[in-house]
Amino acid sequence: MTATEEKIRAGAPVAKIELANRLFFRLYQCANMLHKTGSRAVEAEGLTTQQWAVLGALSRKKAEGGMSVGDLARYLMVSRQNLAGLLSRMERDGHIAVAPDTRDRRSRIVAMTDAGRATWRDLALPKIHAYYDQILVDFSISDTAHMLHYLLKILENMQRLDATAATDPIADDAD
Amino acid sequence: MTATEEKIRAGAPVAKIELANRLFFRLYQCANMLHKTGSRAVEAEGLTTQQWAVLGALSRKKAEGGMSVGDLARYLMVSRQNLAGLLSRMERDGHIAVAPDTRDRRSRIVAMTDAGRATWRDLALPKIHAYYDQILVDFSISDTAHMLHYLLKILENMQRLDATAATDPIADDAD
DNA sequence: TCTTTTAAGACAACATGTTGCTATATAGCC
DNA sequence: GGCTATATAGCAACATGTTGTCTTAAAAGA
Repeated sequence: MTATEEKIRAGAPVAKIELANRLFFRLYQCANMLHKTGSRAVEAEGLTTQQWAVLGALSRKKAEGGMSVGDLARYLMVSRQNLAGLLSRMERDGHIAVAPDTRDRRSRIVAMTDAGRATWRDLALPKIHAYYDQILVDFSISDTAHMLHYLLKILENMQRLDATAATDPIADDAD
Repeated sequence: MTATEEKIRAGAPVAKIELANRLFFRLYQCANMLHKTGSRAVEAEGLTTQQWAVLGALSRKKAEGGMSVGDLARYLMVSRQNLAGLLSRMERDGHIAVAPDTRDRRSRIVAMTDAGRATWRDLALPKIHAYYDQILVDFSISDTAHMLHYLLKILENMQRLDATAATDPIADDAD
């Protein structure tokens, strides 16, 4: 058995840790650059990467009647408290409207305004598609699909880890 | 020629835009979850995902003698101003030391303290390796290498876009 | 050498993210 | 119907990210 085979047979082969280390460092850099370059792509419309994500969520067919703040927070994977601040700025800028839910007085329904929809469709979307083209310039359809697949797997595993971490403290109380 | 072939021949095929849309949305979610689950992984050591990145950078062989604040900001792809705050908190917590550069009085040199190095090696690294294992549980070595390759390509394109955006305003002045 | 450019630090303003806490409204169980 | 658990909103504290502006120190060019 060669040294490499021995490493692969072991529980935590050095090569895999080294690869994982690079992967997460690049993912960290990518997160920083996404916020920076994404916000710059739509700054002329007074938007940011995060506000772009909100408008993208609300522009879906499924969200035509609006979304509750809680549902939107879960969809974007941010905290409700953070989303509240984001939404208040977007409401201030006239992109969205927040109205109390008539059926459930606890929650509020978020929807795009006509002005927000026009800004999104006519101004932001062309900029966003140009942004996609520039970042994915050397990606084939197959490359893009593969990258998407890997992101989904990582995301699933992060969500599972997040979910167990959220329930574990209760188990700790049982000690 | 089929409809699909026609789309692929066109400048911006619908399928690619749709894939790009999903990819960037998942990347956005991934960025949020990386900060959340990464910080949780090292919270017992008083660290965050960002501080983990700083210690990771300083623990490299190349950075044994410390790094200037500017070099560290470029390496992590964050702004100098942001890094300054991060470093002051890490200095307050005793993980790093910041000393003036004797050769260049403009800059300051950042290095790990002995305590920071011990925390990193003995406490943080085992947690981080366990984190890697949980997130990349169903990734083969090949999967990990492919994902890393895609991240690098996206990062290169983001950096190019960032660089041109930073120089374009000067061109605007020439108008 | 002196002037101009460049790089770094410091400070402010703002957007985005987290957790923790409290109050309130709905829903579910007895 | 009334307790209890759950979901939501609102507030505060803090960490992390951006840009812009000002000052100062080093480097580069006339």
